[in-house]
Amino acid sequence: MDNNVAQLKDNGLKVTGPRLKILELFEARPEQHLSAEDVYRLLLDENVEIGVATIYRVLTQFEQANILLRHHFETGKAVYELNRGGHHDHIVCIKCGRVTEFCSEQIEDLQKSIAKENGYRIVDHALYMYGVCTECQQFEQH
Amino acid sequence: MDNNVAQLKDNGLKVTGPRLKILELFEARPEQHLSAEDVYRLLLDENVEIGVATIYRVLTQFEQANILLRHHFETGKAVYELNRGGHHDHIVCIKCGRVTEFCSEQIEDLQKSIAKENGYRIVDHALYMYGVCTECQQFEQH
DNA sequence: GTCTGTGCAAACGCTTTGCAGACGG
DNA sequence: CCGTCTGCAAAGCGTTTGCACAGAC
Repeated sequence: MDNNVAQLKDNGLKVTGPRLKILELFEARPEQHLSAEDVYRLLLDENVEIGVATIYRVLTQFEQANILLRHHFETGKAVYELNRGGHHDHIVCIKCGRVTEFCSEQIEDLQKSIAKENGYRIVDHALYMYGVCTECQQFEQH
Repeated sequence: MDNNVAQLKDNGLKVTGPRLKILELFEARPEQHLSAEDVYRLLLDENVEIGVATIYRVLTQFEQANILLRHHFETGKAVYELNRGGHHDHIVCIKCGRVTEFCSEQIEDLQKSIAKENGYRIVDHALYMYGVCTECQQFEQH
């Protein structure tokens, strides 16, 4: 847990209650993708009230420090996840919101060569698929 | 041009000035990606003033009618492009905003099999790459 | 003690909506 | 003429910001 303290200090961030709480929140759910509102609510559940402004500020700082990754799914709101190294892409269930991660070296390589062909130096990329997961398909009418 | 009239009628939309103007605007720039604000400004340049509310409504209707495609690049604002059939993906220049389109059957196929492996029925997908285009690279300092 | 971090509320940018009047079929 | 479409302004939503106070070091 002191790891977290070091991670903050390394990034020139003072070690404060809100920052630790938010960091712990993400580490407790390493696979989850949380919006600012999700963070606010989850902290409330633990009887920790942190102003939304602070949450937005901390999330932005964590993204800049590469502690978190930010995504914009088509929902209109930004979601964050813990940066566990290793790039991956996402499949989002449009019914239940479940997010499945995957990584395809082949796709990555194809992307690189396409970018090269078009003369771009790529700094970032995002591949999102939207669909219905196994579970939700069972509740669909035919 | 009467094609446009038919296209509107086919979708149960009355043929009105604003709708025709907006449709013509996109057809005059078939490769361009325009935000609601872009549409507003471009029409103003032609001395056509259409309220922003109407623009948003028309763009939404056109998207539902499959006349336009909507994208959310990381800029925070939605952009629309003419639906010319044939799926393609995008590379966006983070310096100048230029959008380059590409299509890779191989990537599409890989996506399909990944979705299948994970039990998803895919309804949509988006692949965006962000980088610096050839031209903008020339103005970078080393 | 100094300088950064926080909370609040107000402002923000993009988008949507309610309503009264205009217009297409 | 009826039903849809439009413009305006107000509201909506997620996010950002200004400011005074609190807290880390």
